[in-house]
Amino acid sequence: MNFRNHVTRLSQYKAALQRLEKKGVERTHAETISTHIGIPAAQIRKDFSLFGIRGNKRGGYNVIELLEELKNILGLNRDIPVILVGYGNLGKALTHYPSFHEGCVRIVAAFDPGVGLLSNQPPIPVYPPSSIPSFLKNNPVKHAILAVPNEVAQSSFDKLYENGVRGFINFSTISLNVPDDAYVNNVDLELELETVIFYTKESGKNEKE
Amino acid sequence: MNFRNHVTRLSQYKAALQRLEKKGVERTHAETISTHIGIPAAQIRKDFSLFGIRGNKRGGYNVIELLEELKNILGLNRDIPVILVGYGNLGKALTHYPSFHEGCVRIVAAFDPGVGLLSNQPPIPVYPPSSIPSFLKNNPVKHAILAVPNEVAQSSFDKLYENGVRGFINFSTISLNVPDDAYVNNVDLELELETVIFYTKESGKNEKE
DNA sequence: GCAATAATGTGAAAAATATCACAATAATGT
DNA sequence: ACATTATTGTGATATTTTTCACATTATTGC
Repeated sequence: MNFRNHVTRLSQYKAALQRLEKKGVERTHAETISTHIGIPAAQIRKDFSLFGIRGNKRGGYNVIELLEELKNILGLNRDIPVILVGYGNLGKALTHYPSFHEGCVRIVAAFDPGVGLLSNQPPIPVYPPSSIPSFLKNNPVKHAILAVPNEVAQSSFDKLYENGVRGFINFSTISLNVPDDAYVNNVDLELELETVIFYTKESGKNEKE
Repeated sequence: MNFRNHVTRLSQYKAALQRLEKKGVERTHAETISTHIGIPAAQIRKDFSLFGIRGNKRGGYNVIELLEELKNILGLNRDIPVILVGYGNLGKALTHYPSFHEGCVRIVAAFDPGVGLLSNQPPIPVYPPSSIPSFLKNNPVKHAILAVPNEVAQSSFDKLYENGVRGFINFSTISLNVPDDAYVNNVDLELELETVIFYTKESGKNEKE
């Protein structure tokens, strides 16, 4: 059991719940969440059951409580500092990504060799990569977003790992060599796009079901 | 059978093969690919088998031929024009994404209401969203990258769909209402990051296996 | 040419994941 | 207070996906 699918779904539930909360909704049901995000109600209940989330027989779930429980399970019940390694176009885009301003995830600093060349004032401090070790000594950040070119992805990873970072999003397209106690989530945009291309290759052929 | 996992893996195989080709390697084996990308050799052979890819008993696969077959299956044996809707930070980052310059995928144009405000010369033509219909009439592009704010995601999608676009990558975080003959691949970076946070919540607890 | 070997290709088994269906029960209405 | 109803929670079932294991066969070496 690696929970991968479960965690992805919990995170989707959380997002849906946050939207409900924003609208001021107080109670909700598996069936309602289902119609919002397209995951079967039975699946939702099963997931809740697995993680010990209980609702009310005939009465569903209290939105705020449920949200709290989901956040606890996901580890989002406190601020999560994250560093950004590679402050190129993608890196810059991520510092402006709206979700990272609303939720509890905070990009606290970026590291890039071209630090001197920045024209505009960046929204977060940007340091040269050489200062990663000292930064991490003073700020024990456990998560990093790797948005560097393929050529330096492994060495960047290694340096971060050595200095205590254990959770990574990797936007490079090489497969990193990763110790057992670290976790890397690879996000490969080319691969995502190619999936789309497959399904729309010849209209009418590769139906979704 | 929706092939989702299969297609993702085929795309990974393709990427691995391209790297081998670049190195000048002529033949390869399931076992070799396996060590490169961390997918079991049996899985690789099973996938090949399902899509009718044949190798040589004792002799593995010819790199160039295999690559050709994978590209055919994925629909990547010709140039694929893609439009970018939303030319904010993320959109700009995507136009510079290296894979989209090496492969057969081409971002041919972007659409953004702030078209007049661009300071630097963009690497692709940028038009106002109002010109989407006329553009698509002259250029029958079937794929789009949706990198717009949540509020306009559904309306942007609808306009594109009406004008013939059928394959989408959606970077917004709302779940779109999608007709059966379109395919949307949602890429939610917050969700990806939250997955990482779960696995590194308390070191030693949520082991990967 | 023959034996040894290396790798494929796949049916069968196992494991993981999702769905069903319904008993249990809390809230509501009368 | 009692009957009705809506919705949960979960064991059982079905489906999907992955892994195993080995018979098959092309290549190499002798």
